[in-house]
Amino acid sequence: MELAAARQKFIDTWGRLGSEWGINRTMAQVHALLLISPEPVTTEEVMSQLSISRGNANMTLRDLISWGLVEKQHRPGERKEYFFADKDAWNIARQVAKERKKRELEPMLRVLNELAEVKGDEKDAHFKTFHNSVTDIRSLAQNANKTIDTMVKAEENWFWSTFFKLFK
Amino acid sequence: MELAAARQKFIDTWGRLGSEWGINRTMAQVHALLLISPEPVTTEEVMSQLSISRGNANMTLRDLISWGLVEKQHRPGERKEYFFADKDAWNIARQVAKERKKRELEPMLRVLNELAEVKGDEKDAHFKTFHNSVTDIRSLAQNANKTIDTMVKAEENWFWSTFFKLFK
DNA sequence: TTTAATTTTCAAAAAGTTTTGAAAGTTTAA
DNA sequence: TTAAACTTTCAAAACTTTTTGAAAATTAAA
Repeated sequence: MELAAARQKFIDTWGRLGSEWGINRTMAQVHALLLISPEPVTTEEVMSQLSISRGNANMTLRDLISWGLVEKQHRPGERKEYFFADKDAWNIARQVAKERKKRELEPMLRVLNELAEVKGDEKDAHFKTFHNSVTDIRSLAQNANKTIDTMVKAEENWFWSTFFKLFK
Repeated sequence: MELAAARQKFIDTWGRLGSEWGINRTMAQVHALLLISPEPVTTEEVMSQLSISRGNANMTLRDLISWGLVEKQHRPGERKEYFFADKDAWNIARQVAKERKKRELEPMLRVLNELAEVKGDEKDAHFKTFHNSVTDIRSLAQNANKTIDTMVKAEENWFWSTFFKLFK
């Protein structure tokens, strides 16, 4: 395979993966493009390389920035903004885990805590099943939360850095 | 909060969570309903409790079965089918991880392996960046794969069962 | 200042996904 | 067999999400 075809396949695959995981396809594709671009890239280049509109490119790049996956670069004497992505896979995974924890896991835990407080008739099978399922899922969610904390803080941590970098 | 309202909130929350994670909302809601139902439930009950059509209920239940999250129950002398879900959160998490590995991670690894093989000019910055990103992401994906294998096989394994059940 | 380059916004259009419901198919009891 | 009870299918409709593109806003250099 030629490099050009391979780059395209990488962009497509990353895009498909994103949409399977609740991330919009274009956002994942723009991220993929930045991951394989040696130099920071302008909005124009994103637009032309992925054949998307200016509005789309702009919004997507801002989203990626809000996810902490992409940064802007200023160049003196130039009005244009350049964008680049952190290319370290482990940093990317950590950043995504951190954001999803904040955006999804924590709000869900708040709901589960509230639902676990609901009182009812201990003899009612509906109540018992509800309460058991809610508290059981909550304990799993709490563990996931702690695990992600560990992972996020694992900058120099022996366990994770060894564990995840073992086979690099 | 009353049990009825709490049940509804649980169903809604689980449904929202599903759609944030690339699982269709109704499928997650049906799963939630089964999680808090003490007895197996019929298609009719799913339809009326969630106000969805027969077609939708049928397809969704079949999807849940194909994900290994729900099972059918036959009752002698009855034509109707009853459905129930495994209610253990850890089993659910394992099952979802296992399916997503098979459906998404493994196909992605095949693409990454192919792309990591692409040869090019070692002095070309585009080639170098491409190759580094692909191999780096591949090693992360391989680790995720191994981690999920461990997790799936961890039926009686001390590490995971301790780790995830510690705070139950 | 002014102006031209660039970014941002957002309503409308396009694309994608999910749901419906009626008809076709299947199964089982009698 | 037959027929009633139930399940499955799928094209069309409803709904949701994403994308476009032109206009408005902003910025920095001159």
